[in-house]
Amino acid sequence: MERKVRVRFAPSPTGPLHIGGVRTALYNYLFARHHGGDFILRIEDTDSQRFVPGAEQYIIDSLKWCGIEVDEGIEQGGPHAPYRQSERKEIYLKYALQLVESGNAYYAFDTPEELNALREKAEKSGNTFAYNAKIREQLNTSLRLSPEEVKARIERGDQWVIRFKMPENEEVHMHDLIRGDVTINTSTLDDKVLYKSADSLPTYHLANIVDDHLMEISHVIRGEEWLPSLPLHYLLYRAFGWSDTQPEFAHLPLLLKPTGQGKLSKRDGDKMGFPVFPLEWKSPETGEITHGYREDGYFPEAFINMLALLGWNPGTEQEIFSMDELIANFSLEKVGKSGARFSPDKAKWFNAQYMHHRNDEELGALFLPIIHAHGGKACIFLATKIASFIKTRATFVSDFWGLSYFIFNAPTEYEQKTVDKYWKGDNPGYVAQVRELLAGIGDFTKENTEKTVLGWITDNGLPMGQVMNAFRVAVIGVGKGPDMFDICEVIGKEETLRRIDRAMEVLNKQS
RNA sequence: GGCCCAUUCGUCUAUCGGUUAGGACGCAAGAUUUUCAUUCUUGAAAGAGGAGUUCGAUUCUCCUAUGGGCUACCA
Repeated sequence: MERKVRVRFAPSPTGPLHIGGVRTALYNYLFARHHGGDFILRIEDTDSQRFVPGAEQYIIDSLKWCGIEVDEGIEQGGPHAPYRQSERKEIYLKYALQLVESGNAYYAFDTPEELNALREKAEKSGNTFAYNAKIREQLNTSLRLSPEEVKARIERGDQWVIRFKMPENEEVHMHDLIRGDVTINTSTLDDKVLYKSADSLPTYHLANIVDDHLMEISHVIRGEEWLPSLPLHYLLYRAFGWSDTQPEFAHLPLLLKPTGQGKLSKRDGDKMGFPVFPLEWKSPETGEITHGYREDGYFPEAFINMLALLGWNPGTEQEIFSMDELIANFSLEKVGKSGARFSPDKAKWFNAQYMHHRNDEELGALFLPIIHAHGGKACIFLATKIASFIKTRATFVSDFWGLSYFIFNAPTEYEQKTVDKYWKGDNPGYVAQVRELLAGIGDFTKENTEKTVLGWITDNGLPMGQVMNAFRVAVIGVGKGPDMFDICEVIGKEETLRRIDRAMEVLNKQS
C-alpha cells in the first residue's frame, strides 16, 4: 500500500535549536521533498516546567533561515491544526482512557515522594528501581485497588497518572530504516507514564503517538536518543489498534564533539569558538548571548550543505550540493549508522566554497554597510568591485574589511619587514618611474595600468618581484594583498600618485 | 549497574566477499602568481583486537574492547 509521505519535525521549545536538531529537521525535509510529501512542524510543549519563552519563534526563524520550508505548522496551519500540543491537550485524555479501558494502561496514585523513596531504597541495595510488572501490583494502582476506591480517589482530587501496562516477557520485533531489525524483550522495559493529572497533559510518548497517528505521519525520522523507546511506541500503536497505519521509523546518529568525548553541546561551541546554534540566542533568564552561524557570517546554503553531509552522503564524490540537489539525491539508506564528529574546519571550508561562487553584487551589498561602519566612503558599485577581487581570499564577508582596509585608508606607516625587504637598491627609483608611467595614463583602468607597467618591466628586463612589491608597499603599506592594478583602479589615479609621492618622501628619508 | 546502538586515514566518509582500500577537510611538499590568498599537482595518513564461516574477508557470525544513547509524572 502506497501512503503519501508525511513527516514531521517535532521539537520541544526548551531552548534554542541546536545544529543536531537542525540536521534532523533537514533530513525530514529532504525526505519529504524527495518523495513529494509533506513536511510538518509540530511543537511538543507538553512539559510546562521546561518551557522557554522565545524558543518556539527561534525554531521557526532557524528553519526559515536554513531554507527549510514548512508545509503544515503553527504558522501556516493545515488540516490537522492546531500544531502546538499545548493547544491540543483536550484530545489526549480520551486516548489515555481508551487504553485504561482496553486493559493496556492503568491509574497509578503514587506521589513523587513515594517514588523517590522507592528509588533510593533500590539504589541503596544496589539495584535500579523500575516501575514494572514486578512492582505494579504492590503499589497504589487501579490494578490492585477496587474500582470504587479508584473512583473515590479521583473524585477526592488525589493526583494520579496513567501508566502503560508493559506486557511481560514478550519479544518486540522492530524495524528501523537505518539500522535494520532490532529486537527487544519487554522485561527490560518499565511502565511509562502516559498522562498526568497534575497538569492535565500527556507525556511525550502518548502525545507523540496520538499526534503522529492523527496527522497521518508516514515516517518518523528522529534522533538516536529515541531508539530505546521505540518498543514502547510499537506497543502503543498496537494497543490503540493502529498497527496497520503505524509509521516507519528511522533513527539518526548523533552529532559528537569535535574533540574529546560525548555528544555536541552548547559548551563546546563556547570553548572552541564555533557556533552550535543556527542563530544567535539570547537567554531569557540570564541574558547571556550565544553565537549563531548566521551572525558569524555563514551562508545558509553552506551551513545546510555542511550539515547534510554530516552523517549522509550520496555515494559519489560530489561535495557541494544546492538544496535542490540534496533533495534529488537524498535517501535514508545512505545515512550512516555511527555518530558524526562535527568539524569546525570543514564548516569554514564549505563557507569559503560558497563565498568564491557568490555573485559580486550580492557580496557588495553585504560589504557596503561594513565599509560605512568603518568610516570608509563607498557606493554599491565600488563595494561590488572590491568584493569581486577579494572574495577568493575570504571565508566570511566579515573578512572583507581586513582584506581591503588599505583601499579606504592611505598608509600612515609602512610595514617594516616589507620595507626592509623591498625598499632598497634600485627599487625606489623603479617606483618613481612607475609613478611617471601611471601619471601618463588617461583612462585609469586595470587593463591600461597593468599593460603599461608590466609591459615596461618586461621590456626593460627588470626584476618583476622587486618592482611590484616596492610599488605595493608604497601604495598600501603592507606586503600582501590583492592584485596591485585592481587596487589602483579602485583608488584612482590621483590617489595612487599621491600615495606614491608620500611613500617616496617618507621611505627615502628613512633609508 | 541494566538495556540498546555503533566501530574504515586525526576528522567527514566510499566500498554492498576478490580494490594498488577511493574522495573531501586538515597537514606537508611542489607548480602557478607582483605579494598573500585562490587554483593545480604530489605526499604522509585507516579497516579496534581475537575467534570462526569461506577458495578468499574491511565486508557475514560470535566474543572482547572502546565509543555513544537510554534508564524521569523531560523531550
